[in-house]
Amino acid sequence: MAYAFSEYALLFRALSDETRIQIFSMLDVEQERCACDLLEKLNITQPTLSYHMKILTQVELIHARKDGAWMRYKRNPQRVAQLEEFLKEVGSAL
Amino acid sequence: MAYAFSEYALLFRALSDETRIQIFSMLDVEQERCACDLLEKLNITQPTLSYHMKILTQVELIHARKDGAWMRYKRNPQRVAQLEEFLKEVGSAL
DNA sequence: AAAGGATATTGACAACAATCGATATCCCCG
DNA sequence: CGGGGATATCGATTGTTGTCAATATCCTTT
Repeated sequence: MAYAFSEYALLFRALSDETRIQIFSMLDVEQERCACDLLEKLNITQPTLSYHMKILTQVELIHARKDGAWMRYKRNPQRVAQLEEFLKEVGSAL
Repeated sequence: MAYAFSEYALLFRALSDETRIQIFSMLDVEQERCACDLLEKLNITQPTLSYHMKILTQVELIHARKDGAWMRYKRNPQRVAQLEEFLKEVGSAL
């Protein structure tokens, strides 16, 4: 196992909220998407979106880039791969 | 996507606690392990273990079997595979 | 039937999470 | 430099989580 349990716990926790999973699945690896765009599709207020984006960004499941007044987001495939690997390791007789 | 976001949220939530990840990784797919054994290795009380096992069992990440006075647990590889698949789907340009 | 071991449930509590309205900050454009 | 749009932060509130001690339940063995 490359990382500590506590690190995986944080990653899984970031995905343990329905809204965040939805956000996460709306993002792409290549094509960036701005917060305003996400906000339109989701039934939450702007502060709540900002809160969720912070959580996803902090654990680096997504990448955030400031572009003038806008924030642009995309998925971080490395983190997803890390989770997959963890599940694979645990999934086979560890 | 085979299942709803809310279902994945519950699965990830079950793995969002360090103790539960530890428990999960202590279990095997084939070889069962009893609660008393887990309790010995973990720094928690018996009710707390029971609480965590319930959460893991409810989302079917593990399989629980009553064997006389003992509870025997093993991992459910199907659920792990389901999570892997989700991450794979999301990880590639969905 | 009673004793004792293994697990589950209950009740209480402190810590944390998700949400919102209000407000602050930051950035562009005129 | 001032107005307005985009995002962040703050403060408050409500609901959820993890933990334990105490107790209940269930099972085995005598």
